[in-house]
Amino acid sequence: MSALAIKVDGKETSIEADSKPTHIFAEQKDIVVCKINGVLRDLWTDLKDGDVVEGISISSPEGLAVLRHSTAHVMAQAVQQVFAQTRLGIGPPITDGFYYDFDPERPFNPEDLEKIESAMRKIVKDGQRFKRRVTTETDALKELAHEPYKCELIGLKSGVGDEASVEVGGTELTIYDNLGRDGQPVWSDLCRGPHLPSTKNIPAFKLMRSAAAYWRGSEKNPMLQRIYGTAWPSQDELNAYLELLAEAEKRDHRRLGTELDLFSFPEEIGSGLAVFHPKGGIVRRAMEDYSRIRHEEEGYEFVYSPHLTKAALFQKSGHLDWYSEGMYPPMILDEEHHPDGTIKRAGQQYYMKPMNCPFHNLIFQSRGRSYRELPLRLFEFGTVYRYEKSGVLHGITRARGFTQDDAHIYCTKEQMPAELDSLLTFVLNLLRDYGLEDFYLELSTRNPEKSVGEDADWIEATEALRKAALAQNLELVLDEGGAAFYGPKISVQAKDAIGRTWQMSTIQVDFQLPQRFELEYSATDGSRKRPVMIHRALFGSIERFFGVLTEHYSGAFPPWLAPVQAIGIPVADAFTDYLDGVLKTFKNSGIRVELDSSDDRMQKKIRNAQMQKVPFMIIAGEEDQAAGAVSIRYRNGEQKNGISVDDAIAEITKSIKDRTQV
RNA sequence: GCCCCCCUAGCUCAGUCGGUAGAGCGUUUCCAUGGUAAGGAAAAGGUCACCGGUUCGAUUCCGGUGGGGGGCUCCA
Repeated sequence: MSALAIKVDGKETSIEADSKPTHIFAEQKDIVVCKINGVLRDLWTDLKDGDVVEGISISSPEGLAVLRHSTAHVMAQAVQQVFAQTRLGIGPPITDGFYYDFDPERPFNPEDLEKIESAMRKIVKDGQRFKRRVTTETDALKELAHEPYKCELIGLKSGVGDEASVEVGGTELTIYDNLGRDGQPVWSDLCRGPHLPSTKNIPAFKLMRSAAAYWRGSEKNPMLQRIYGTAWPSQDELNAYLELLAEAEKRDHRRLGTELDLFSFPEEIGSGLAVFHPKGGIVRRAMEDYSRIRHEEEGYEFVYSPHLTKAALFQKSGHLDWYSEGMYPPMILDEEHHPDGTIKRAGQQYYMKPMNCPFHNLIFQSRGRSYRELPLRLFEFGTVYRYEKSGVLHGITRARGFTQDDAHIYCTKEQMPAELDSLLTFVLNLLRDYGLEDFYLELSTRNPEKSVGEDADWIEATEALRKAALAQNLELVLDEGGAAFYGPKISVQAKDAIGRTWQMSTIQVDFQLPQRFELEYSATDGSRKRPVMIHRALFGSIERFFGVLTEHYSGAFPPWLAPVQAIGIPVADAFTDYLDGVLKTFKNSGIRVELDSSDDRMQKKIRNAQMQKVPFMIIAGEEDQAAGAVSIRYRNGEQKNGISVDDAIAEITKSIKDRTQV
């Protein structure tokens, strides 16, 4: 047999004709898949003269995806071992893991997952080789006749979406056989691949949970049972991932909301409707107050509007046509009846408001407007009510009643670019003031299928948004066709302290409402012109932002937001009066302070303050009293002794004023 | 809305293979006066989410309602 001349990781090499990548990379244990001429392939792939081969490490993004995809396969094999009558859906890799959808005889429960997991461990231990086999549509349909979902995918092959593409994407139809020790197939699955060389290349995995999912993502389709799992190149990395999840759970705003006495969702009120307790109220008010001040400085004017309106307003705005499903049903008022029960006077329908913009439009319209008034920036903390489907509610971040920090800006077309630019800067700087640092921007463009307005207007507005976004020197992600029907938008995505991204602010141009409301202003030449309208929510919802900040800070708010900024802890009862006097001066300086005069021991008081995540503990004992001083203990356990009362106040008020974290 | 799981004291959870319940923390009172993350003791506190059914008997089994969780779909 002749040798083949190929290039491996950039170096010209010569190999035996029947050598495969798995032999080439035999010494590199982390290479689990490769690229041949730029295409991701199995390590068992045949090579030919002139091929350019590149080893892919299990730790690279592509290697991880293959690891997880293969682990999904092992899971499917295990499921069919344990529950023979289970039909297979799809099983792609996802961020940090994988899932596989099944149609089982009955839904899985937690004990089933344990059984499946141990069956998986056996398969991994077995070291089954993943063997690729090219087939034809006819053969595949025959072979997989007992797998109706797979057959459906084969039928769809011509027009596959991205999720199904791991099953049947690519130019060839392939089946992967898992070969047992004797080289005979023990299990097969329709799949595009590529896969790890063998199941023993799966170093660490864990099944996470089972859930339901609609087949091919449509609620019109049957519901399948999905099992989520995760897989990593090492046990350590798996453990680190599980620790991150545990950390996220500790930070969960729903848990912290209870622990720190911030808010609750009394059953009596109803799903998705929160009450804020005094401590949560302080945080919220601090958030709102600062926002008000900054908006005032930026030229916003404050307005108020009612929570209820007659149907006509939302007919005019179009919300009843498009979003009535998301609105609380109407209440009928002022209906009068004849004695026989028939209607004498028809009632009026009133709706809870799901949005503030129609009201702001009415304010704009309340009198004639001149170009001299523009840009007119109307701001409101407007509480809205949306009848969210019960399954989507999530603590305070997805609720049925919430308060938007909502602003609508009316400006001329000429003013729009500058307005968008300064708006985006304002928004980002304000988010930074609240402690978020890491952002990227997303530009959502027109979906021609469902949108209104002139092409030229869309292009102009989209370009103005793009220009404003680029000026920020942040990563800009394009969301092609993702805009709402009435105009393009920019959304600000923020990363929190443990790296999760949250969609925060949105800035949205609206071509629809000014027209529907026939908004006009008098231009310089006396003609009537239609203003451009910009929707802008910074927090989106105060409640949601509250939840995000709670998780970002893990409940340890910076002093300016902390419900209790300083707590007094006397070393012994004898110093309570002294400390009480000191704290009065703290209070007079505007510091939110409490005195722990309970009969707990001081060690216990420190523990309590620590668990309540109070930024400053003000401790006083004999030495402090004698010196007219206090000791400050911080959340990180550090302490400064013998600080004069004035210095202590200065330090605390400075951290509040500067909005720094301590 | 759909699928699965859950609901026991203020909180976190045990428990009852059907005979009306328990811990820790918290709360109250008493003792202890203590220099850096839980001092000690006692007491109070529960229609076992709610409504039906089965049963001699239901917190436990079954059905429904409400609420919560994990996903899917959705998020103007």
